[in-house]
Amino acid sequence: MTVVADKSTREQIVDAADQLFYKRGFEATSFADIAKVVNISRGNFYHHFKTKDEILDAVIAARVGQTRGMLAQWEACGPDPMSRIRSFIHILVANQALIMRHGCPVGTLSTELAKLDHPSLKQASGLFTLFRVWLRKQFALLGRKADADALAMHLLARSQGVAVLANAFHDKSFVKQEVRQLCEWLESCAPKPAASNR
Amino acid sequence: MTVVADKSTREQIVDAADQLFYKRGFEATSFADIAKVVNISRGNFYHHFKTKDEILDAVIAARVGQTRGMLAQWEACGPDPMSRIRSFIHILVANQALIMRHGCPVGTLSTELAKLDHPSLKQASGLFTLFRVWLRKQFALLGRKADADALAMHLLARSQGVAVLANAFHDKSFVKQEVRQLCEWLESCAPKPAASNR
DNA sequence: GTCTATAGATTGATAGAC
DNA sequence: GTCTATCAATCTATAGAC
Repeated sequence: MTVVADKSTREQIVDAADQLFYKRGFEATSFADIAKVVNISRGNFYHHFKTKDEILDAVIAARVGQTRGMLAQWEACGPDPMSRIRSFIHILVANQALIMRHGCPVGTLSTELAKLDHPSLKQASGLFTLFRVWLRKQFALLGRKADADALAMHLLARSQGVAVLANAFHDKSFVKQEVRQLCEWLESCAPKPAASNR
Repeated sequence: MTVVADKSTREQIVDAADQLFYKRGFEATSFADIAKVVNISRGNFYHHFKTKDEILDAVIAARVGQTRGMLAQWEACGPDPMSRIRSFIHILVANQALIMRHGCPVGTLSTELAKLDHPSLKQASGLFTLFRVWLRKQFALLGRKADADALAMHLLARSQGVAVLANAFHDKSFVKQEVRQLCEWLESCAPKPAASNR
């Protein structure tokens, strides 16, 4: 809780692990890799984290914090639910270069942990839940209370699909095209005031 | 090229590696794991494959062959392009249990190889291309020649998104719901004969 | 809190007997 | 074509000096 300019070694480790887990994957990242980035010895490592899984949990916790902050900011800055949901869709554009190289940090971590049958999979997919709950709220505010959760899951799935294919094909124009379609779809989600109910 | 009842050791290795790469991932699978399944010694291994990457290439080649066969079968059995595309969509239902546990074999392999910066990523994403080209053809036959490729990519992305979230959440009803929506979307893709052009 | 040294297991890969 | 024995490297993790 001390406010200092330099990050603590622990924070540096979590930051480095966060990036390496994203870029190379959890299992492919060794203590040696992280230690090299932070510039500490491997032995020193175990003073801060007893196991590799503990680092993973710390990384996930850090990402949860960052995500909460981002969602809160969208909530604060977006004037209406429609534009807030648009903020979500536009991560695909803002992070396009990273997504094309390494995929979505949430989706790829979940996928990897599922394959490893890792106990932290639940915590990792909790990141999805964060977005899911937030989107659900926005869709409800948009007047789609009844199917808000289905719409949230639908949008999450669409985003994940775009990320997977963008990563596999390295296709920039595909992302642009799909984002435009997603925005059109979003517009169509608002219930028309004086129109048929279907 | 001999026709025998028993599979050759090489074929057994590829089969075992195929399954393990899918269930656990490429990097998390060791020679020892594969050797245990096939019931050979690790040393014997290198008589058939010089490196782990060679096995990966053989696995991808095998998957390409299987996929080609599946697409040809859909082509032969489906009476019209619409029902053929439906065959594609319904893999999500047919392989639901496996997808919920291990994700899509095509998507997860591409994702992993992208993170490892592995030279075989291109070959792995070639599996996506196989589906892409096939779907493109079906959409063209459906009368959507102009945007056939965009529709193919769109459908691929939607499927991948469903697979990623089904894997992360282990949600069966979500898959069902999205598949129904995909089928409705597919129906809407057919150009109406006597209707407006938009 | 950071270091060196090292344990113990596993990794991908090789050599050579049968 | 299959085996055993083994290599060198790397991995996670520990012990103990400073």
